[in-house]
Amino acid sequence: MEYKNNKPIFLQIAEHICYEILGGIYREGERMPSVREYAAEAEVNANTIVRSFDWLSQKDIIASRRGMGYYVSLGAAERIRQNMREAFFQETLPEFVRQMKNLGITGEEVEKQIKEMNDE
Amino acid sequence: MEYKNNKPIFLQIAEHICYEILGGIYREGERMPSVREYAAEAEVNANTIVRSFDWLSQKDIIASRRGMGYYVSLGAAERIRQNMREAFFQETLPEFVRQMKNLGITGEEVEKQIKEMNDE
Amino acid sequence: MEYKNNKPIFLQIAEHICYEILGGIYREGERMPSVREYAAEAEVNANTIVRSFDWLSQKDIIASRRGMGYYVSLGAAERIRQNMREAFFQETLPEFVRQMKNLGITGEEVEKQIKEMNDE
Amino acid sequence: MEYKNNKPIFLQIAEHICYEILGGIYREGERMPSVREYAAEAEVNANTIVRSFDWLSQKDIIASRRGMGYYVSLGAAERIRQNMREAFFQETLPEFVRQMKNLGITGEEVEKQIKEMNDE
DNA sequence: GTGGTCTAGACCACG
DNA sequence: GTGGTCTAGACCACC
Repeated sequence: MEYKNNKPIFLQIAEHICYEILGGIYREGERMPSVREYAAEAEVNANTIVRSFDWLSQKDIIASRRGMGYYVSLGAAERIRQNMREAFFQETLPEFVRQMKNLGITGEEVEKQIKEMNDE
Repeated sequence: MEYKNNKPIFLQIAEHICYEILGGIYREGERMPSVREYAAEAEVNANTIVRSFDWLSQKDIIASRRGMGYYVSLGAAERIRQNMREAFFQETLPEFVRQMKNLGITGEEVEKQIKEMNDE
Repeated sequence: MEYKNNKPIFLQIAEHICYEILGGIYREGERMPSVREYAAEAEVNANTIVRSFDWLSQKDIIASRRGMGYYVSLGAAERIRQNMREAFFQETLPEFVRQMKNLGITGEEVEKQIKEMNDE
Repeated sequence: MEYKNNKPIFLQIAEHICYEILGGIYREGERMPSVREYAAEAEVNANTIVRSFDWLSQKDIIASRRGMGYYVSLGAAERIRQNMREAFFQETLPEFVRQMKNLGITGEEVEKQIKEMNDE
């Protein structure tokens, strides 16, 4: 896994875990890999994983059971989907439109570009 | 001017200046406000403006003339437009599409949402 | 280390680091001393080192990894060598020749002088 | 006339005047253009010329006569030539050789490059 | 008056 | 502990 420099690694990992949950790699109610396992896999410091897990806990996506590790919460997938849709429509999309306006880019241009991306 | 917390102030200012150049507020070949003037206007420390100006200099958008201030470089507007369009099509757009796919959001939904945004 | 007065300290340090990389003191992929360590060693303010490192980053000679320090980029030594050779042949050498011509100094004189320098 | 950014303008102008004296444009004992004339010609602030003239005065290359302007000193050309030769052999040349060594550039390479420069 | 550099110190996010 | 940012203020060279 590679990390971008403009975003905290622990957030990138948290987001990645969300996609893993959405993709069924970790299922609701099941146990997550231990912090140290995940740290080894992600090739980062264990503290970084702690922060990722902590962040996910605050979002009710996973939950810790003392001494037993972290477990995927019930309803996690649906909650993730809701959060992401909300973020998309309230942040990503408005910013996207703002940039289009500022740069004078039309919807047609965007559609054309998307088609080209798909062709590659 | 208000500053967001997730991005360095000096970068937000630099970007803002780019938009001012695109908007014709500062024209090519003309002199920029002095560092201290701009610092007062933007309500930040002069060193912060120095950093913004320095960043813009490295992008060939403005250039300093010894003891006389900073001047907008020739071709700055076009260069800004190119840089921004490139960033839009190579970073923003692919990321936008990636999110749409991941969240199962269709083009129709996006269009509908944009119309609602315009109505407000 | 001693600093000349006609050139910013942060640039002298950056250049010095380049020579250290060329000399194998810092190798590609390896971690640089921390900003504070280097500041102590160079006996300057940490911010000055930040600027040197920042300058080197923009030249793709080193790169920062969040919270872990700066690392020498791959290909850094070769890139430095290229940059320096280019600067030598496109700036230093023409200026050198220009001065020779203006002062009526011949190649023989130069060679003779170099030999004397070596003898000392 | 164009000015480089890494050297004070007043020094560039002073040096330029030296070459003008060496080239016989201003002859020993003759009057220099007035500060304002020269400022207009060089397209810089008059104070800048004042500094250039002042610098040349300290080197005994020109001298002011109260209310009458600046005159080229007797022996100026010879003095300039001496100063420049000294600077060349004590500063430029050692620095040039130092760079050659650091970059592993041989005398043959330099000669070859000089020939190419002449061919253009 | 202009920018340029350096210092000092604080605070923050990150790992 | 790491870098990153911002502030504050000083001093300098230059125009």
